[in-house]
Amino acid sequence: MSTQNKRDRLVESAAILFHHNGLSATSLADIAKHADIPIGNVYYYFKTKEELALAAISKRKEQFSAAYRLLDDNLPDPRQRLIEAIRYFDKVSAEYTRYGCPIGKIIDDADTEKDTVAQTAAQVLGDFVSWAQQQFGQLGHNDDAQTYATTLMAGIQGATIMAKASRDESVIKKEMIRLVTWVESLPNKRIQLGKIGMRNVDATAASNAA
Amino acid sequence: MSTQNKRDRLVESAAILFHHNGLSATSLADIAKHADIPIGNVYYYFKTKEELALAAISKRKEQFSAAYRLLDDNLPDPRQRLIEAIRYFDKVSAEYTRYGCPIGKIIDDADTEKDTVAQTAAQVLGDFVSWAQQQFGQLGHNDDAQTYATTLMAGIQGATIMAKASRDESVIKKEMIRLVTWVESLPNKRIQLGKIGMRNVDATAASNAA
DNA sequence: GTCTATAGACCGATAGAC
DNA sequence: GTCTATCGGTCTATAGAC
Repeated sequence: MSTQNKRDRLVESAAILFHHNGLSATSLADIAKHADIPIGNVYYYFKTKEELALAAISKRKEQFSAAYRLLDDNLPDPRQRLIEAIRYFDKVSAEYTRYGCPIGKIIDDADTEKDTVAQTAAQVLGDFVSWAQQQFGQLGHNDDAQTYATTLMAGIQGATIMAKASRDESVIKKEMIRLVTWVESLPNKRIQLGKIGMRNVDATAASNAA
Repeated sequence: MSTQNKRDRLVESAAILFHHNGLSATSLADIAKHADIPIGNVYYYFKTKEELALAAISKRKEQFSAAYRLLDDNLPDPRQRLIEAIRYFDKVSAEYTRYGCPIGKIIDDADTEKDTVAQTAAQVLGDFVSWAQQQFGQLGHNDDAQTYATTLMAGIQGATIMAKASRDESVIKKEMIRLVTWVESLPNKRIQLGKIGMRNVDATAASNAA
């Protein structure tokens, strides 16, 4: 088994256990056992627990970014992209009801003003907001794009907590339907390309995303 | 200093530290130090850490219940009661942005299927939902009352996480304005007492709350 | 009732043999 | 690179003097 494999296994086990049991409640011994690697060996790959946690959360960050790229590349309609993103959380509703959102959990658990792990987790939510903002912008809602994007992610996070509290995944399913309905109800205020013969109306929406 | 005073101080210190630093990250030594009580003495009042945590979260539960009673007794309009409840979270936006919601944090942190502390925290959210459901019911939205109440609490929880992630309390303030606007926009579908000469239309809404 | 001292388990992290 | 053994520290919880 290669060195890279063991490192990857450690990161994956850490990500799972942090999600299921929380950051501070998960020990390095737990992670090593889950990855089937002797505890002392962990420190060959990561100098501290924080470093391993950072690698775990960074991996999640990249996975989400890859998902946004996939949506952007395969769906031409920004509205449809948003709806598919919402449907993702519907798909993982059982897992989120049981364990909470892996990102929201870390943000809730740690100090976002000092802890670099929590700050990286916060970036994951920030990435979603930036991406969603871009989609709302492309629907012509330039002024409200950031507010809408934040409301959307807040709706997902809030639904997860309510579902976990009541141990009822239908809470997430109902809230995701509500959010999809909301996104569907938004008018497309964007100037249509064909109708006025412009090629770069997207530029406004794109510059609005940073 | 009386025995009851020391017990109360321990519970209050525990509630504060659990909110600020999290349940599993707060040690009994931290709590004892904050309450200015020797560590060994803690076990005279509480047999285990869980027992102290349960007392702390139960106290919060009662404080919130008292607040609902205060709203019910002083505001005749259920819509106004809901708006005042939302405004509470606007008032504590700075604290929630920094430390998260004291209830949501515990639910996120612990296993709601096994941990009795997390289950009590879940009851606090359940109490809010029941109370809000009653208000929506009294506005005549009997069929949607529970869904509306859950969406409202989810909006508050989600806004808190987004605010903590971005370290920007204006996120909570904006989302609370959105929720107030939403509550204000709901029509009053309730049959008016004076107009049809009935005295007990409330009964339907009240039975809907359980 | 109050407090000191400490047991016993577990934590993150390190040293060093192989 | 890999793993065992273990250190020093902190945790919950207890024993027992006052």
